[in-house]
Amino acid sequence: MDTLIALNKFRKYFESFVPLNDEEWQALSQYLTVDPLKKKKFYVEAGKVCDQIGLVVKGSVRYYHVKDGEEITGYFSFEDEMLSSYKSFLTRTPAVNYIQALEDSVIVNLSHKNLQQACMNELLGFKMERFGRLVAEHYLICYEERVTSFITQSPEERYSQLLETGGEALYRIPQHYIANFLGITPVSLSRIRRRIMKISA
Amino acid sequence: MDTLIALNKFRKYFESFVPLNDEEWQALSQYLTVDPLKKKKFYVEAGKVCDQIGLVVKGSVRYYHVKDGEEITGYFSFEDEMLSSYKSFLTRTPAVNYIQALEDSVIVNLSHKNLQQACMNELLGFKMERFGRLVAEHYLICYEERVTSFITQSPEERYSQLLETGGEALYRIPQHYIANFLGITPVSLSRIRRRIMKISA
DNA sequence: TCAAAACGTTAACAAAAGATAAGGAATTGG
DNA sequence: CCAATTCCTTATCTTTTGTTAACGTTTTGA
Repeated sequence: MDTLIALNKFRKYFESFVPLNDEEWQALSQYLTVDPLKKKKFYVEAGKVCDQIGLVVKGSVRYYHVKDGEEITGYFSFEDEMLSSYKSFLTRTPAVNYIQALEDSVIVNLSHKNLQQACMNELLGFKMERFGRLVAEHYLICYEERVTSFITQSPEERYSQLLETGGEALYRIPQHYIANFLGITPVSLSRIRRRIMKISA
Repeated sequence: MDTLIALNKFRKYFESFVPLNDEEWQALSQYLTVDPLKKKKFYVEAGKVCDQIGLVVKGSVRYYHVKDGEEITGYFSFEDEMLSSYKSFLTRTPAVNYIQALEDSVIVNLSHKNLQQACMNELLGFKMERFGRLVAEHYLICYEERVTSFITQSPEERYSQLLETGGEALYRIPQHYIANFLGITPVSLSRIRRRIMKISA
């Protein structure tokens, strides 16, 4: 993907939170890099500090933990979504999870160092700060809703809701990743799917 | 509780994220109110917009949803923790949960309107913005870890970990609230407790 | 102070989910 | 292009969890 198109996608995403004039964008774009992430390559690996935050401008990634030698998928990021191991990035501690490309992807990256510099930049500081707040709030709300779903809904209800809210991307993801995402086993998800099929049939 | 003591607690909390000089604090404190919240009184009710964000300076509160006529406890806030229905507060939409005082409490409140004014205040704007970002990031990390625990751990593991990390406050909270918090039934938690007792005995 | 309500535990049974294995379809990667 | 792997489903069996109800204790509130 063309670097300029990628950067413009980042600008559009940024501006959905905080508007920028051309001068500000010019300054901000200096801090960004556009990097390809080939399928199966890692954006983050457990044990290493996640040193950047990025926007998926093409493709998709999968977040997963490894427990007892098993991969457990926790989340996904698709086009026009941010990606990072937030805790690792924010606290400068080793990540506890992996982030891996599900397909050939392109990421617009902002390294920790560059973010700090952008925040100290006269012209940008305030807007970077606000962007950071709004993005954090956005994902805070996402997580809040996810926790609520774990507490108030059965696995079957969670899956039904996912079918309603999740886009077509859902159909490109292996079922066992979705099962992990819902907090159940693949076998259990398969049973739920059969039950739902019978009802709607 | 004395108003000044309460306000100083808020200052201390704020400064654990962003330092303030006396002049800035003087400005900020104008936007705050100190309100008692008697046991069983509501800080937020489902269906109403949560119009403020607060810091618990004394006491504790419980977050809960009502589903099929049943109360399901999702979270708690204790002394020196923030409280709000974040989604409702941030998006100005009706809350989907209740927040109720577990004991006679005192809250230092910042209304949505006052927060906006503080953000537009020359002297404070930047620091408010940063405080907002850091608090959002802090709770983002909390939620991230909670979601991870739902996906990677069994209810028994979640409870064991809660025993390790949760403070003495744990022993003041009814078991069935904790069961909800863990995403299981009170009966199931009781069985887990017996199993753990046997092991450690 | 005292009756009512709330709590935690336990038991018995039902329902759901996990574990394991097998089989066929789809995908992958050389 | 084809062998190897991954994937989804299904079946069986085990374990865990949910449901309901009962009982004694503690707490609450009038």
